[in-house]
Amino acid sequence: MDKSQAKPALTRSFDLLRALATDESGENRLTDLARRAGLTPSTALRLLRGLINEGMVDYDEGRRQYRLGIEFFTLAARAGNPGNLRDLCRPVLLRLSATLHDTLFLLVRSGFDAVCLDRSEGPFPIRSFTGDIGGRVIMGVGQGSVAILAFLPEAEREEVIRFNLPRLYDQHRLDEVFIRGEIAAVRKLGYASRSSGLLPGMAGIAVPILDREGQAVAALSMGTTTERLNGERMPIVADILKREAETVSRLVNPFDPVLRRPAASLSGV
Amino acid sequence: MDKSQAKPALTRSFDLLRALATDESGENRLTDLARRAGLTPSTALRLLRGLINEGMVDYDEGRRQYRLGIEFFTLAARAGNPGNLRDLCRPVLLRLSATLHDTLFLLVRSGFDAVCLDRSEGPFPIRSFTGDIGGRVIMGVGQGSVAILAFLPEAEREEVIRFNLPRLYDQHRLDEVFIRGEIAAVRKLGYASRSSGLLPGMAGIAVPILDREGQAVAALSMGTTTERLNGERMPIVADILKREAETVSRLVNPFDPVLRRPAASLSGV
DNA sequence: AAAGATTTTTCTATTTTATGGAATTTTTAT
DNA sequence: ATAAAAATTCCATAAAATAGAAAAATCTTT
Repeated sequence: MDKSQAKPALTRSFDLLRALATDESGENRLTDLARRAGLTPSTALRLLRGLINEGMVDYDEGRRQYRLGIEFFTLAARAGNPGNLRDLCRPVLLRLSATLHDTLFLLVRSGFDAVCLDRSEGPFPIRSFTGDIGGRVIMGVGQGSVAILAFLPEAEREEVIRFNLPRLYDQHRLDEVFIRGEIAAVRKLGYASRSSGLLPGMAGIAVPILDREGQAVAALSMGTTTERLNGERMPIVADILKREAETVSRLVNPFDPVLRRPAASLSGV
Repeated sequence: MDKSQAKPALTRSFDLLRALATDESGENRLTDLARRAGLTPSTALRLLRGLINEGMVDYDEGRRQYRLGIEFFTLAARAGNPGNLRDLCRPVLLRLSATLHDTLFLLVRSGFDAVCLDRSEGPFPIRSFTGDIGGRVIMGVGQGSVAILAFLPEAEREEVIRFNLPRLYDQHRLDEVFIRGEIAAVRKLGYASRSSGLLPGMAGIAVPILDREGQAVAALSMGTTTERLNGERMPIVADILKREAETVSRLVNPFDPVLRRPAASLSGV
């Protein structure tokens, strides 16, 4: 007879933060948040005050609206994470979007999804699954996530595929044959590309960023329109992206502290 | 004899996150974090595992290093974005830095400071108080924060001035007469500018972004060198910035949900 | 402007979780 | 191989979190 609805305060606090982060209604009053996070109002209030104390949540007394605090943003933006992928890739993204005249994305894996860590806009408006920074996409959808998936260690890759197959089919009508075909193609070419993607008129090309074990930790991805990515341009862009991805790979923990050998490379793939 | 060392788990968890975010040593093993966050190893371990479950912290088993997780950055990317200001201003910043050939900043107020929400680099290297994204500056220092300060409601403005005067003097040798003079000038002109700033050789110009009550919520700021911002160019740039700021103002919650009237404007200031 | 409805906040007895130190295992350094 | 350090488990006790009731504040409607 365990009616334990008990969850540690930490979990519930992050439920609240996520409720704030994923909000699309613009309604973030106490009751809204309590409902969306599955808490009683009194519990939600106490936790929110704790979060406000930590600077993670701001409260607009006038309109009675809670929102994620600037402190949170500051903390992350200033995170002097050496080997921080986003900082390492920022100049690469800027340079590539300037020279290629297209939009560049940096994607990393997060569980069974890929998350957009950064993007740099080109002059042409595009649509993408990844969307803005922080945007998520199921691994298997879009060139970027496929590039990562293809270069995951086999056991992990299989786990991701098995978990994602139902939602890949439900949400995108992608089946196992298609996914495995894509992965095989990416592993052969060293890059992911489809001029006829799931978004009409949109095309993209992506390469993995590998860690020192040769496993994908992220992907460098370019999004553009179908007519801007013809058969002629594709291998050229692929080469440029590969080269940049290798540069980044070498910068991510340049030497393994144990093995003392340089990072893995995609050369010859 | 209250030796109460008790602190809620939430606080301690954020102590750990801050320890991770502000780390400069690159040493983030359990003991390091426990020491820096002021926790016992067993407490730190339990909390870190909770944070890992939430995706806020990643653990590299091989090297026994903790680091901030993707969820943390995902949440942070959604934070500090009142009214979607950052997203709304991103294209404006890109456009302006391209056409003006200078570096653009988006600043918002955070308590008694201003925080850099975004920036877009121009071709000329500049120095600024704001520094990088996430950087802070005392309200009253630099054109951007003064632009916000000048268009705060009077009571709030006075509160900020009173609080900040000691540190403005301690850190920057700015006294009350100077600050009040600046504010008066900004309110008269509608923009903040100093060709001879506190940073030798650096100049800047900033305009407030107003909410529907006519109160500053943010500032659009251009940073450049003294020789690039002469008396001739200044009013031109000011006009361009003002126009962009008004566009943004109108987009930030275009209609008040209660009053149903458009956002305030700086026209005629 | 008053009454009703909703939301926010306070309070508290009870349940649940968090705590740090001791003991144990694992890893690292010598 | 041995010692030292770090990571992890365990647990009795202390502390914090919980939900509900009730009060206060706020918003709605007339």
